[in-house]
Parts: sequence; C-alpha cells; structure tokens
Amino acid sequence: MDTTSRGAYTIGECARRSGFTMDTLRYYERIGLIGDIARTTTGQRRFNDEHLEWLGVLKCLRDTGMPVEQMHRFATLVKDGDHTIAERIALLEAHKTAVDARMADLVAKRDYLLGKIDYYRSVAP
Amino acid sequence: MDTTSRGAYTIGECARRSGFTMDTLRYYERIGLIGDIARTTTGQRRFNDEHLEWLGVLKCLRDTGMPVEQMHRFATLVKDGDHTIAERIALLEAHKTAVDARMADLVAKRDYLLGKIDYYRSVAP
DNA sequence: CTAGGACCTGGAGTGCACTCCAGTGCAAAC
DNA sequence: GTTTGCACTGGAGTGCACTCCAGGTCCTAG
Repeated sequence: MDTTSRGAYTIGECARRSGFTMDTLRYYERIGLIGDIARTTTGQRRFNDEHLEWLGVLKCLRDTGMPVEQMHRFATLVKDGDHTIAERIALLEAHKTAVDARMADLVAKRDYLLGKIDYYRSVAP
Repeated sequence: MDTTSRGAYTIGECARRSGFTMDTLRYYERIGLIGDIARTTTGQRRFNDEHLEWLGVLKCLRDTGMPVEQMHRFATLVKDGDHTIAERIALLEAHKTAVDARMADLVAKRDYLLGKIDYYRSVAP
C-alpha cells in the first residue's frame, strides 16, 4: 500500500514546477516545511509528485499571506497523522476568515482607488 | 483663497485618526511622503485635516500593497501641481490593475483553500 | 576526457517597512 | 510648581522571508 510517489525531480525541475526558487525550497526544507526529501547517493535532492502537491498547498498558504510560522504548524499537524485533522480544519478555517477579511478590505480600498481615478479624470485637462 | 486647513492635531491624535503609528508618521515625513507639517514654536508637529485626507490616500495605497517608493513618486506628482494629473491617473490605473490581479489570485487561492477544508471535513472522524 | 552547467553546504547578507531607543524638552492637570 | 505624560531627534535595531556566496562536488554532452 505504497502511495506511489511517482516522479523524481531535481531541485531545479521542482523549482520550475512549483514556482518556488531553489533557494526557497532548500530554505523550506531546513526550517521543516518540507520533509522526507530523498537523496541520491551523492547527496542531491530528488523531489516527487507528493512534494509537488504539498508545495502547491504551501504556495496557496503563502500567497494568501500565511506567516511561515503558521505554515510550519500546519506542516507539523500533517506530519502527525490523521488525528490532527480537526485541528487542521480549524487552522485553515481561521486562515480563510483572515483571507476573507483581507479581500473585503481590498475591495473597499479598490473602490476608493476607483473614486480617486474618476475624480482625477473629471478634472483632467 | 486659503484652502481652510482646519484642525490642529498632535502626532498622537493624528496617529489615532489615521491608523498609522506616530513612528510611521515621522518616518513618512522623513522620507518625503508627507510635506508641510506645521510646527509649534517648540517644534511639535501639528497635523491638519488636509493631512488626514492625504493619509487616507496613503493608507489606501499602502494597504493595497503599493511599495513606498511608488507612493513617493505619487506624492511628488501631487506636489508638482495640476499638470501631473495625467501621470497620476496612469500611476493609479497601473496600481488598480495590480490590485485586480492580486484579488483574482486571492479568489482562486481561497477556492483552493475551501476545497482543502471540504476535503478534510469529508475525511474527518 | 573535458568543459560547462547543475547541485551541495553553512553561513552571511539583503530589502522592505517600519520600530525602538536614549536622552531631552514641553504640556497639562492637580 | 511638580508630577505625569506626550513629543522631539538621530540613529540603531527588528522581523520577516528569503537570497546570495564561496568553495566544493557531480553529471552529462560532445
């Protein structure tokens, strides 16, 4: 019952596919956001499709403004197994709430911006 | 033909009203984002309603992710008078475009998040 | 076989946008 | 008129999230 982790990507390939830089990938590994990266006998990393999937999650969290520390907490929950699912939901929900608030604020600010632009247009030479 | 700049707020009052910290206000003055702040004979700043309005603009730009350098450019345009209006419009439009892109991305990422939450709910104990 | 490129590590450095501090001076309330 | 608090300056420090570097190894195309 192997979860068939197909694909064996060098860090460069993984960077291109995930949208992170190689440096960021190494950094994320160092701080514990990515675990269990295989190595060749000579020490090179080999990422697989599971990593790419996980990186997709991380990218989503990061790009929606989650601080690295919270991502780390989430990573820990995932690593700790199924009994943490309720907590994972709670974390993601809290984050979703934050994202919603951020979006609402953005909408309001964008309207303000539009008003400003319209004003300038109305007085433009 | 005085533009009736009513109100005379200490930096503390201005901070409370604008949502910036006192330090940030001083910082913004230093780097040229806020100009013409009156001083009492003893050197204390006295902000007025025009400043508050301008700070509202800055807050909008900042909170929508405009880098300080661009805000500075905008401030310069405003200071340079009416013949810069076209350029101001261009700057704000470009920023609006960036905000729109950011919002679209946020919507997509939020959906992904929702999917993740739903998935966890579906496998929750 | 060799030249060029990809990858390795640990640690130092970067950029942004503040934020804090020491030491000092004014203000406002009692 | 003194205590408590707000404000001043210049400059140093912070926090976050990377990003870069030196000095080395490895891999692969020709």
